[in-house]
Amino acid sequence: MGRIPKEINKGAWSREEDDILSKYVAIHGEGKWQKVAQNAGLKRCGKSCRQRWLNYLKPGIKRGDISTDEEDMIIRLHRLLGNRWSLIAKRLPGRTDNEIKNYWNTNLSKRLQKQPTSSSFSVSLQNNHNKCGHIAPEAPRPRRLKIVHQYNKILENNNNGSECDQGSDETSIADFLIDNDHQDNLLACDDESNTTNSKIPQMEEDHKKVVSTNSTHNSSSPSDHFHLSSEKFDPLDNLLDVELKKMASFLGLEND
DNA sequence: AAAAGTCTCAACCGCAGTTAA
DNA sequence: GTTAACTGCGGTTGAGACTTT
Repeated sequence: MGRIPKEINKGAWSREEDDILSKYVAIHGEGKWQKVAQNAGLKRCGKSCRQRWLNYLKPGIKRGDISTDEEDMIIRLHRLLGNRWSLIAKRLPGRTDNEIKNYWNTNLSKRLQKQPTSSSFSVSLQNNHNKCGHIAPEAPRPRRLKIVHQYNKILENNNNGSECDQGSDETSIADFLIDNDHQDNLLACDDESNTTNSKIPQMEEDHKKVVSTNSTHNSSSPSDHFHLSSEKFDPLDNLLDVELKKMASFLGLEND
């Protein structure tokens, strides 16, 4: 009597499940996750299949050993974007939003808490720790695409079709901010060693260069390479102040 | 040695946006 | 225009590993 309960596996994925999913996606491609779950014979929901694939099985995923360069980039991008892990992940090839989020919550947020700086953003970041130890977003929550669209339109109107070629999706705002960041050399970790242009896809190669550079002609300690020095970030803070104040003003969050 | 406390991270959950019917 | 299904995202949880007492 009654309906037959649908059998759904939960918890850790087995190697067999991983194999089934990998083979299925290799043949049929990504997407249609509900059907993947059904057709592949996996007793998992579509969301679970998607997450497993994107976070662990997809070729090119790097696991663990987050380099100091990547760490540095995560901190910088977090200051730009807040808890927009998917956007941050897009700038770190091979890293997933989940991994970055975990790394932030378990390592960086604690470390930054211990590192008082004069940076207004760092201070606000520290103040935004909630009681659970998680970080409240700096920037408006990413999910409100509509409001970001509106923001873009208003910016366009205000700027009369300004020089910034902003796209229509939220990534454009991130790109816009980050591109400005690049232009101002704000992503360069050390002024003197800023010869690599710090383009993120080149990060692994850059990391080698930075390591060697730091060890040869940089007077600062390796840890200085990573630390959020207030002097280093003042230009970024100014830029962010302008952009985020615009957005905060638009969202009516000026007092936050 | 073992109990208690803490940390890590894979996975789940629920919400919101998008797409298709 | 409406609705349901699907997808993507960030927050949160909890099991297992690790550390401390």
